[in-house]
Amino acid sequence: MEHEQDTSPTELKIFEAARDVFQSKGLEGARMQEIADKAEINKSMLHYYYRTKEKLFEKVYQLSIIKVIPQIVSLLNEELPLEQKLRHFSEKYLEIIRANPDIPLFVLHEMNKNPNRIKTFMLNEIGKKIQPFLNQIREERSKGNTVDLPAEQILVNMMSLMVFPFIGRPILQVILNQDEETYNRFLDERVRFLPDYVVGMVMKPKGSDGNL
Amino acid sequence: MEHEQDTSPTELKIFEAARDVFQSKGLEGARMQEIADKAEINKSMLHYYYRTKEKLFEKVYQLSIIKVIPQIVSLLNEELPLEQKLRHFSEKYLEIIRANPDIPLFVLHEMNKNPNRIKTFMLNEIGKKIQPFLNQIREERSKGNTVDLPAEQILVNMMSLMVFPFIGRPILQVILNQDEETYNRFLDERVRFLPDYVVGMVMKPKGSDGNL
DNA sequence: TTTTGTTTCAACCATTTGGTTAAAACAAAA
DNA sequence: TTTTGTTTTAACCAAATGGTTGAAACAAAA
Repeated sequence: MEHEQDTSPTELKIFEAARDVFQSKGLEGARMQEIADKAEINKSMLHYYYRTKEKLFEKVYQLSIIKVIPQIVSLLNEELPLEQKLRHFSEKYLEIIRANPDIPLFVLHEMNKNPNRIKTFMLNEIGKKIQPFLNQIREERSKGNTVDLPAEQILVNMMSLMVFPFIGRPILQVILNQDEETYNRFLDERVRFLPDYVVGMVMKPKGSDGNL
Repeated sequence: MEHEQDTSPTELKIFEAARDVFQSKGLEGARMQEIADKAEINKSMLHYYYRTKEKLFEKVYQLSIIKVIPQIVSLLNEELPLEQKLRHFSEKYLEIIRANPDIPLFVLHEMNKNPNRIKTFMLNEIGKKIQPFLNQIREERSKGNTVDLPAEQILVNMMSLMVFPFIGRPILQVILNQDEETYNRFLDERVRFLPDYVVGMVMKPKGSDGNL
């Protein structure tokens, strides 16, 4: 019998349960018992496979980040003219977030509590990888092809429009007085129009001076 | 001697310490001992003034919400033409968030964990109060004065651009490779240009068909 | 000064929670 | 069938944490 069977079905069930619970309750809000119940196994199985809560959490946390950040960053390093890159970036970014809507708020809360945790396994890597993209924007801006804002502000504008509706869902649903299904349709609509909208927001149409 | 001396300085110190700790660690992440230490009082004082952790948290949570939401909603109910209202809204909104940068992430995390908590003390009130504003947008949109998007999407666009840079600070600082001070300047810059930017994003300049 | 009510604290308690252990059930090979 | 290693479990443990208590310090009034 193998010692490492890749991952046993039990281990996988535990991980998935842990992911769900940690992402909705956070590290301290999560109870090992709750994870065990959700995975339909005995509590001591958690420790058999993952030793400690901390280690189990760390795995969930790192995989959550890895599932989102590198994908997004890599979108910015393709060899494409700015306008096409922006559209492509927006479409893929929205796909990724839509498939993992709980990750951003989870990661932000945990980073906010403990900014050092992430530094242990990534850091400057990300910061450096987006420089070429920022430079591309700066270049186009200097030619008058984009809205007249610093590249960083443009990037944050785009990210804001795409992520916040997912992160802010709990409060936005209250403010807009929408039930789950209505808000899902709201997000669907958003995913549809945003890529074009983002491009239009960044690129200045030729022969126009834009309206900002 | 009075029984209710408004609030004693000790009680205030406790509340402020609790606010800081709860807002950065969340309900479950916060330790009563840590709150006591930060307030420079003995732990049993917490219970003397607030009975339980739950009650202390509830006060912090409710006051956090009350400090932000009603202010913002009321901005949308002033009697002003749309363009002026948008500018005024953006300016004030940014002021409020800048003065309370930790509240949004805190409230969102707690709402996400327990959406019922808020329902006990507000709910439809907010949803109803913004209807007039949404209608005002719809009216202007039908006259072709705004960008061609549903009113809800426009509102969410505005909120996204303003709040996310504060909520997303931990990750944005990593992505942009900025230290605290640089990011503060980044936010300053943002607060300066956003009101005009938001107005330009929503209102279609007369005699133009916009670029979306 | 005495009294009376408030504010503060050190020591203690009960519960929760992460974590351990030893044995039983199980499956695969010999 | 016996053996051997793995998977699962119930019962238990120690530490952390929210919460209590009774007495001391203090301040204001009598």
